[in-house]
Amino acid sequence: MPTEDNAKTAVPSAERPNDERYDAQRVETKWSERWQQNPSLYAAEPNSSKRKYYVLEMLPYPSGALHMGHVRNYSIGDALARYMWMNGYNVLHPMGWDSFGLPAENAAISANVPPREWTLRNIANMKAQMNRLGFAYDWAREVTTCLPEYYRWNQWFFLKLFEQGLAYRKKSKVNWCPKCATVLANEQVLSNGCCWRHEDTLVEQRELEQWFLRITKYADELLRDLEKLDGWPDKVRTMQRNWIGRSEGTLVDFKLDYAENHKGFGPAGSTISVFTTRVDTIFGATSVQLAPEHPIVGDLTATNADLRVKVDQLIAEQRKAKEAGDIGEIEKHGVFTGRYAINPYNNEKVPIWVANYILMDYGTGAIMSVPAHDERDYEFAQKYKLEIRLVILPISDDPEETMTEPALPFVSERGMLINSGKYGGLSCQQAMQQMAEYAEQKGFGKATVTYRLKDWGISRQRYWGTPIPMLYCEKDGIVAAPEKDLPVILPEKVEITLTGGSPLSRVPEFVHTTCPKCGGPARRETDTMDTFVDSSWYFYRYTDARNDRAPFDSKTAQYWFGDRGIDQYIGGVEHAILHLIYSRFWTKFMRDLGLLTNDEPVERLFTQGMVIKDGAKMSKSLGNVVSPDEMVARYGADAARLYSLFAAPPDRDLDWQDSGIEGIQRFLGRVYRFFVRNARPNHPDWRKPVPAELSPVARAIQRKLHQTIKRVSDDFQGRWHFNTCIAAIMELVNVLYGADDAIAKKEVPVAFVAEVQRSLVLLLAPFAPYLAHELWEMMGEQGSLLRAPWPKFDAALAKEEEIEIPVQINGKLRGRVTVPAEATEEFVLECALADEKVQAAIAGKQVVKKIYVPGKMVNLVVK
RNA sequence: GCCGGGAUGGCGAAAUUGGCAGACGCAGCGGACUUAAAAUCCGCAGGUCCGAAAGGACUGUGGGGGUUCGAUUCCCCCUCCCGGCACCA
Repeated sequence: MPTEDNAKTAVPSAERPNDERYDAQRVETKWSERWQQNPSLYAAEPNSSKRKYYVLEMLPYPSGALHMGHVRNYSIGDALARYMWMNGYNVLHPMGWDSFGLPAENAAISANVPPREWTLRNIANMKAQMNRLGFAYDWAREVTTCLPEYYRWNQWFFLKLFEQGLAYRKKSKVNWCPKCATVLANEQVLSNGCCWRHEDTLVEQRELEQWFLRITKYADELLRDLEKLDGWPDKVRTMQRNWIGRSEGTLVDFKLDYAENHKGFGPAGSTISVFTTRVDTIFGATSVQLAPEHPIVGDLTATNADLRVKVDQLIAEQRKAKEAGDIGEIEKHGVFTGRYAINPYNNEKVPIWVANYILMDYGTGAIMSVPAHDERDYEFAQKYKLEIRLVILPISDDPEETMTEPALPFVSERGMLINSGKYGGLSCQQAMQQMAEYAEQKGFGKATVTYRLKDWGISRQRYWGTPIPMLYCEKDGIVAAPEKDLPVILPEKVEITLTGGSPLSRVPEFVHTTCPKCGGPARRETDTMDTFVDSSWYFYRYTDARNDRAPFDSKTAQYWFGDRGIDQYIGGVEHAILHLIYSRFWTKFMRDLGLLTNDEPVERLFTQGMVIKDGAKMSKSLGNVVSPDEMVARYGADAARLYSLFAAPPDRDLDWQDSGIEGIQRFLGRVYRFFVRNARPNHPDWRKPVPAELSPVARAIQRKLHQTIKRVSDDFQGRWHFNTCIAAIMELVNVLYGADDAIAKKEVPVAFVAEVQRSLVLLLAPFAPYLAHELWEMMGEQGSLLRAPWPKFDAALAKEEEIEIPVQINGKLRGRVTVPAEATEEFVLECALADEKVQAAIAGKQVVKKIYVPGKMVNLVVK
């Protein structure tokens, strides 16, 4: 029988600490080992009797070691997973490795380690780090994208895409990064024209044969379905909307004018196709402007060396502006070609110019220039003294402005057409519609939609990626590898260099094969896939990770994805376009294959802020990198995790301060010491029900406890401000410390102390699992903490009995009164007016208005 | 240029619906314990001014204006910082 006075006897003697100090290293390694020996702890299987919850953090690239951004990301996801477990959900919480990619090749070159070995070693290290940090992952579902068990399904999907005509080969101008020595997708080129991995290296344009995926087939749906994604940050939706860049307009063919002189102008009947969103202004078109790289400019300059020089100058200007990242501010230059085109609406001849502000990669690379109704055209026309012809008059709420000559350029669509032949008098909207219909009737144009989004170029001239399962046969041309031959294994013995094209092309036993159609000799495709293919569907693989007959079982995937996808996805905003648009595309494609029923992969997306130090992004060159290993060694995993949640709300950037994590370490020690002193599982009252009547001290603790339960629970349901959750738990602990004497003097019943401690451990469990488990055990609790029910909020117990009401006079705080929580307005006002300080402040004045905000405050207006 | 987000003590931040600005933590100061230190526990703390003190006055959420009994919160104008997009026709 333990004596009540010696709390330490409650601690099992084998585990008894030397003193009250919390030894995080000892406790954390103990639990970490236990958890690793019991991998089924976090296992999840489809279970129709429970509500499912799929929480996912973006899988890391195994670069070698975790950084603080990872720790923050996974701490958020792990807290949520644990909270959902405690709330009785069937939780899926997996982790994997986005393990193909260029750094492995660089390591092979600089350290002479094979990419596979380097990668697997990094994975082992990072997995150990994750286990030390105590993240609750179901490792039985681990996905490693560089292994054939995974990438064979990339190949399988590629074959399906090819069958459906969604994968195709095309020679085109592509982005080439000289440092990566490979082609990049448009999404991987930064807005300043540099490579996403080499932010100082300008991407070159090369003409190459490449494999493309027809993401544009889904452009409209990708845009439309953004509306459904109300669980995504607006920022990300806006970025995707911009990226897709849908624009409705009209294509209009301008015939080249041959009456003049058609020499060197291509075949007779040639036209210049122009894209415009404002066909209603076409009677005001006074020139046609071509991008300097427009193919017809090539024809033109073939016989005009002088013009060629000038056009080359324009190309150089464009390139330079792109390099400097200010293509928007380039000074407009152009050159008249000496030729004319014919406006099909009025058969007018308009001069053809080449201009540096026309981009070849948008629309058709040619525009009609309407100076009166477009700012850029206006600027250009003024500079080169081109005709400016007004064809729209404004319609405005202000009668003064309506139908009077506007300031130029007048770009609004609220207008009426003039000087526009039979369209005169129509509104802009009417005219756009009728003019597009007319063009279609006469066969010189049509209404159309253009996108900024281009098809996804996935060929990479690199080694460490998924081989593209295609063959080239002299007789049969492009042939798909047969499904039964998958996976096309990536050979291991390869000489890796960053020059000389695809490393695989130098492996004869890989390249030379036989054509499955004719049996003759064939060459394999030696490019590999963009690694964004791997991450486009990996989260489906988690649902059925060991399946060797299919990428995953549809029924299983449907259980976990439901109709709306992953319940909560958490990661950095840097993937807002790349990964998150590819994933959406892949989901729609898989749905159309019949593998899925959901249209979107992710129901709710959370983008956490960056971890910075001293106001700057952590980087080796700045020397401000904080290593998770060091933090864990110095303060423990719980402290590192708790601090990464406490220092800032998760959606904001977090400025790392070592002194801050020290404070968290102190807090954890404080909680621990409270339990060392007050956990007495062998006390006869420990498991008795809490008495209904409590002393005022105990009642105050109870009130605070229930207020804390509410604050923490509400945040998990809603806004995720874990920093304030943790602050609330700290307040509760401060209240407990304040009641220390009362507890020692037994003014607080032991049964109630037990309940408070149990609740406190449960509240702490999502954020600091190690300490929580240790305390749970100290309290003699048997069941798994992970499945222990989340504490229930009781509004009656949280309610204050007395409240303090501030009294303002003319909006300035002048006194306070304490009243019962249910006090009536009359009573509160009476108390307020009776208050000494208030009396003094209103002496000799007249109270003209009394305002009482129930439970909040009193304001007296005096004169 | 356009679209987002932001600016609050010495620092990270809080204030959830227009109602006590600065919770919680860091750093700081004071006290207790200690031979001493560390650790721990308790307390103080936006600024300026008055007061020996208790206490009091004024002021304060990037700047200026407005609405309101009352504004960090709503409206208008402006400055700066971060992110995205950008001659997109």
